[in-house]
This record gives sequence, C-alpha cells and structure tokens, in this order.
Amino acid sequence: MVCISKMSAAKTDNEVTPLHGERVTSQRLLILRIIREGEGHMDAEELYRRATEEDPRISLSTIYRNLRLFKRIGLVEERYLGEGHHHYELRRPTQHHHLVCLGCGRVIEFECPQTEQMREDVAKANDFEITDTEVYFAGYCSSCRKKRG
Amino acid sequence: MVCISKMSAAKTDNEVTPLHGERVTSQRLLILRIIREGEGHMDAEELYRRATEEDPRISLSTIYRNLRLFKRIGLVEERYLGEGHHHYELRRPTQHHHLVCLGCGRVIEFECPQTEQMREDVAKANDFEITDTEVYFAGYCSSCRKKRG
DNA sequence: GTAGGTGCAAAGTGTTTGCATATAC
DNA sequence: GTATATGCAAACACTTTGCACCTAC
Repeated sequence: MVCISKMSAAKTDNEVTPLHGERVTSQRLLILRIIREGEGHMDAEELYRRATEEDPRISLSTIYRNLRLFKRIGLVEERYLGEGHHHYELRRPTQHHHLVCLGCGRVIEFECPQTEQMREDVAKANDFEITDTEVYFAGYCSSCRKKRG
Repeated sequence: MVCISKMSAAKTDNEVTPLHGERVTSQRLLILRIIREGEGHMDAEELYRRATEEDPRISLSTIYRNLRLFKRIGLVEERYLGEGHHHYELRRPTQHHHLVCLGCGRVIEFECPQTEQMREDVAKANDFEITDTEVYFAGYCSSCRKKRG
C-alpha cells in the first residue's frame, strides 16, 4: 500500500488522488501502475517498453520527467545497483535492501532491522536528519560460484 | 597504506610495483598519486583536471581506462553517491561507509562494525559470497537544515 | 482560460571504443 | 621486438531540455 505525502496511489488506478497540484494524467497513472505491477527493479527503458504496449504514443521523456516527480514527492525510490543506470521502485513502508549477484545480475531484497539502530547512531553522531538509507551487498550467488569453479 | 593483490602502490610513486603484467606508466602513477592525495571522493572529471595540471597531454580516456583497471585489480573502489556520476577512492583495509548531505553535497565517512555481522548473516541466508559492501545514508546536515528552516 | 503536462527532436552528461602512434618490458 | 598503453576523435548509453501543442482543473 502506498500513501505518501503529496500524491498517493491506491489499489486501482482510478483511486489515485493528487494532493499537491500535481495533475493526474493518464501517463502518470500508467507509469505508476507499471512500477507497482513490475514489483521490483525496473529501469527507465524497461518501464518505457511496457508503457508503450499500452500507450504507444507515450514518450521516454515523459517517463523520465515523471520518475523525477515521483522521486521528488516520495512515491518512488531510485536505486543505483551498479550497471550504469537506475532502477525504480515504489516506496514501501518497510525499509529493505539489496543483494546483487555480480555473475547473473539477480537482485535479492532483504530486510535488516539492525539498520534502524545504525541510522539513528549515525544521525546523532553527525547531527544529520537522515532521509535515505541503503545497504548494498554484492557478490556471487551459489550457482554463479559453481560456474566459475 | 595500499597493498593489494596485483599491483601495489607504496608511499612514493617510484616504489610502485606492478605484479601482474600491468605496465607501470607515468600516467598510471600520476592517477594513483592524485587519488591518494585527493583522499576521498573524486570523480573522473576532477581527477582529469588535476592530472592535466601535471601532464597536460593526458587524456580523459586514459583516466577512465585506468580507473577501470584499478577497480578490476582491487586498488580502487567506485562509489555512486547519487549525483549522476561516480567517485573513486583507494581501497582501504577498513570498511567504511558514506553519509551524504543532500543540501550541500558534503560526504562524511563513517565506520560501522555492525555491518560485518549483517554481511555474514545475509551471505549465509542467501548462500552468497559477498565481495562488496556499502552502507549509504543521505539526508541533511545541521547547517543545511537551518538554511531551509 | 490557464497553468501545467506531453511528444518530439535535439542537446547534455558521463563513459567507452577504434585506431594509429608511442612506450614498457 | 612485441605486447600493451596512450591520445584523439568519434560513438555510446542514459538523461535532460526547448518548444509547440494538448489537457486537467
């Protein structure tokens, strides 16, 4: 379930409510829906590809413009998982992190309660207000390890 | 002190020893020295700018090519700290992580012993061999918070 | 009606590559 | 001498922007 500050996306498209002067356009609904359905890590290109299937006239700049918007209003999070471009996912209430296989590119999500404590410690120690947290591990999964001996 | 698998850089340039067939060129020495002296987070452009001051003929592609080499042989680590490009730093024996101010761009490093435990847990749970670890926090430092009220 | 969003094509970044020349070994 | 690095310019991939048209409010 998504329900954040300025624009919120509910279960079905038509329930989306703009709360900030951001206009509700068919493109925005479509993009949000695809991100939601894609659950997980999609880059702009993939998002564009899928969007085009439903609305062949949609443009890549609209994708990028709206990703930036969604990011800004906190609906979507941007991740750099080490391949030269970004992945996008809906912001979820529970923090979760990423484990990436450098062999096959597979991305595994995991949760990590310790992070919360760490975050507080670091915030306090540096007098920061921390708004973003990310833990990133990379390595090789068991099947990729087998392949390379 | 830096002393890793295939090529090692010691205190002064001339002590550098290639251990892997990688040739020791003046450009490589220069780049490594600048990364070392720059201590911290320099992007390729900044590295290039400084290198040009000492060797006006050095080219940006040499910078990139060698950054890739250094990364591959484990001398240097690449970090994406969220501004559309990478930062590079010498690999150090102690794991450290990054706290970035979204207001002024300042990067603070911190260490975090808990991460080691986390890493082991995640590796075990997913049957991974984890080779890279990164914890990234972003937010606002105290002076940027004041500015924006 | 108007501020704001879209599509398109063009421009920007950051990064990589092909090739002839130069250099470490 | 030969394999490997370099410099240069050209190509790339990802992302942003300018502008005329369109649409949500």
